[in-house]
Amino acid sequence: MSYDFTSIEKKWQEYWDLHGTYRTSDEPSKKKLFVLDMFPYPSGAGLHVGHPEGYTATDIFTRFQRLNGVNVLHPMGWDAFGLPAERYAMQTNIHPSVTTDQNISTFRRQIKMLGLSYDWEREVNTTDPGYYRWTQWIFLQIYGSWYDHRAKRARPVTDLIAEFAQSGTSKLDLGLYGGNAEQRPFTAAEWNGMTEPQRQAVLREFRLAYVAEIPVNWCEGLGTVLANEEVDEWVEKGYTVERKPMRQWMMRITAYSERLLEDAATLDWPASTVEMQKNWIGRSEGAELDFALADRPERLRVFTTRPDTIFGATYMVLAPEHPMVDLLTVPERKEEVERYRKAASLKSELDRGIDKEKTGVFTGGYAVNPANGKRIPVWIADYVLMGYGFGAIMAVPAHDERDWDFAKKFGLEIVEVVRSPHDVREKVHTETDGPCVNSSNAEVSIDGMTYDDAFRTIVGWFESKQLGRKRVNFKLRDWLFSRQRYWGEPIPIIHWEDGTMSTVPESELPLVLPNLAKFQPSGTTESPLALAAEWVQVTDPATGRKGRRETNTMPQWAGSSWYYLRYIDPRNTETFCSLEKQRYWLPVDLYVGGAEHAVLHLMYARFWHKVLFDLGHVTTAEPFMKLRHQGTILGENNKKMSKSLGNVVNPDDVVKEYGADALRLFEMFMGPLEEMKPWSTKGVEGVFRFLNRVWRLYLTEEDAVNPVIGDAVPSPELLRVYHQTVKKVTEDVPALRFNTAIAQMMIFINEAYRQERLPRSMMEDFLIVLAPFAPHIAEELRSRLGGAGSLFTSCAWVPYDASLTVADTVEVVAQVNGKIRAKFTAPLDTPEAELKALAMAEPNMRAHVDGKTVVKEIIVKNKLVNLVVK
RNA sequence: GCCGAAGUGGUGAAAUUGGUAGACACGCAGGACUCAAAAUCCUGUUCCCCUUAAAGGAGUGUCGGUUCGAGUCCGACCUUCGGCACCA
Repeated sequence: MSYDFTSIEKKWQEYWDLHGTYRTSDEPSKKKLFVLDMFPYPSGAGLHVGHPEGYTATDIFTRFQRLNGVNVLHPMGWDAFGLPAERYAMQTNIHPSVTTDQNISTFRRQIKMLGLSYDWEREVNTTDPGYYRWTQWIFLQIYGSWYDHRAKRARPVTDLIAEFAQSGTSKLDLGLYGGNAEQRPFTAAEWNGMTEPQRQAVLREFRLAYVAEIPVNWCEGLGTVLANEEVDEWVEKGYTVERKPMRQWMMRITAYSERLLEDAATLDWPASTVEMQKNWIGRSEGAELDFALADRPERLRVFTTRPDTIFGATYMVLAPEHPMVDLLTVPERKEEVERYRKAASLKSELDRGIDKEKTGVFTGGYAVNPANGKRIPVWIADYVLMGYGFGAIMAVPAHDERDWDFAKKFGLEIVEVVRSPHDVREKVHTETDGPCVNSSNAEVSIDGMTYDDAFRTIVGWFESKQLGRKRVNFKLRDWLFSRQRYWGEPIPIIHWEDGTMSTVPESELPLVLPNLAKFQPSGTTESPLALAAEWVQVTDPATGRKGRRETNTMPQWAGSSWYYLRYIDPRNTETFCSLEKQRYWLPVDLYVGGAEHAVLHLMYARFWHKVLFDLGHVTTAEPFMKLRHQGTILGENNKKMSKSLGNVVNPDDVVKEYGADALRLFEMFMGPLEEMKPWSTKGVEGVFRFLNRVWRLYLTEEDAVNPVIGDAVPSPELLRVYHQTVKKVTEDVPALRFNTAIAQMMIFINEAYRQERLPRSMMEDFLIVLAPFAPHIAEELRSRLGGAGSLFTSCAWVPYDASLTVADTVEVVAQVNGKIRAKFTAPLDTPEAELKALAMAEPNMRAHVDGKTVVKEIIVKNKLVNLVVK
């Protein structure tokens, strides 16, 4: 019979399911590996061929490791909250959980159809209340924490409250808290005298999860805010997105900037991904400096990386949203300033970036350059961003490109303070290599110094006057955590009528989503949850006071920020993941997923993990030790697969036509895992032919074992190729080089076809080598040869003998002046002198050497003879 | 503009430490089997010159360098892809 992949694959998938072949248990005595795939969002479209790429890679790796006796945790689950299901519900009023469950069923069926060796008993689903109970619990842990910069870790807010009651803020560096408006200091007595709402307002500036009024991307049509990276997609679909200040939940990921950056260096991740995270965090060393205002007592704080150019600061610029704008604006400029602020507020930071032409208006106010005492004008301009530093800069037009452009446009003074090779009024000079000039006052001089000395000297001078200090700043912003959506985890917070808020008690978790009949946006800026009146309204049973539940929900990133932990202990109802199990399974040893998650998902998950680590809830500082991305699979026409281009390949069709083993094999044979590569139907046919060749090598048309296979001594060639094959696969699989491993297996099969006799034991062992790649056909052929049970539970990976991988003769190259003139065969390890003699015996070598002088001989054993002649 | 990765036959690719460039596939060409086709099997297949073979020449994005020898190391540049984009 021919290779009937459909029934074979069905048979073995049922067998594995029935026998729990891939069930994993905790076995602390055994070596463990945690092999993780990025879990999918179960969309209505089903699996596409991009999914099986990463999944197959980890599956081969997993099966290989298991055959080598390693206890492998390899689970799968669903990142199932998300906008598509909710949008569908808006149109149909079908509850998103219904569509979500349907989509999950499709995905599960498709994934099982590929013969992937997941332990399905550990399946997780972010929309399951039993799961999101713990997502909410983690939120409460984060809400209940603050970052202690002295200890460089998160601690419970209760510790902070105790500290305030005892010593107020005296032991804290308040410059590191409170964002742009620095937290005001207070004493223990003042704290103890505060009302509860006052205390909550103070604590808000410290908590790792907090509410803030910030400008967000509001999409009226969708009735929700959008993350920056989501905006383009919806604008393209015709929705309008506006900037709007709204009350939002934030996560203080910025507290972890330094640690996220430092620890990234310890990870075995693609260099480009680590680099992206570095850039995203954007660490820069500089100084914070206070400028006095000319006619007022207040001070204006700026961040600069070029304190060495302070003497050249000829004006200042505030972000339009800066809180001191009103104070600085003189009455006659009020109107113009207001108009500019209004216009700027409607533009997103994205829009501001697009138009590089500088704009801005003068406030009429002045500050004083602390270095030279000069009155300098204060402007507002949207090239200064409120979200970075202090939202204000000292402008040094001679040595900063942006300031130069601005000064040129508005006719502001440009003063050279770092020696430049040209007139700085003609061209900006941003290099730091020249000496400082025009940079001295009665107390300090940095003239003649270059950057490092000038930096140290001037910052020291500021420090001595208590007007500034060294400071590290980060580009990273806090994480906008709330969405005005129904289909997400409810945030377990209650807002009371007295203005305070409290958390939903742990014992009441999960706080389950109410059932809605309609899923339309609320019509206000609140989520559809606001329409569930009974759910929203709460009364404190103890005091009778009334409150409203938080109606915002969490973003899709929430559930995916910790799912890998739940796999370790998926059914635990006492805790999200027991420490004991973590100690065995953490960290994730291999994580494979798309590069599109290089920053966001991987940064958020690292952040949550670190908070949980600080609080003692997880056992490692980092979640994912080794990360690899699978490359994008393009359509046959070398373009990104998309419905509109009609080049989408459906795994169902491929499996139907060629089988799962062929699909798996082809996805791995296309090229290196991480590379982008185009789909090729011809390529699938190629590996399908290979599987057929394997089948026919083992079995005759009549379904009997091929009579060629029996008691036989292998030929030297076959023996060598066999050991080469086992060696290559054994080395390539852990390194995730599947394409070359498959090529080597093809070489073995080609060699086997040349043989008149094939040793049975060798042919049995080859099936074990093939099994991680094409598990169904391997199981079937093994059972046809008389093997009982499953290969994966009955067999161990096969050894190879390195000494048998080399032939006893080698082909040696004879070169003259580096050019190949002849090739000859010589016994392995022929001495160099003999190699030379053999080379010289080649007629064509004589032709190139005779009559010339040999000036140098290079002889590399088993490789080449190279004669340099003149 | 800045940061990162990559450029090898007609195509996907291989060559892990500087040592036979193009393994393994796809495609194509020729042949065997067949009444025929499909499937299968065999042979060939980097390019140029040549009737063929031998021999020769060129060749891993471009130009240059180091070396007996460079896809691999160094320098400059070009192209493609990914990311960031007024971050003071």
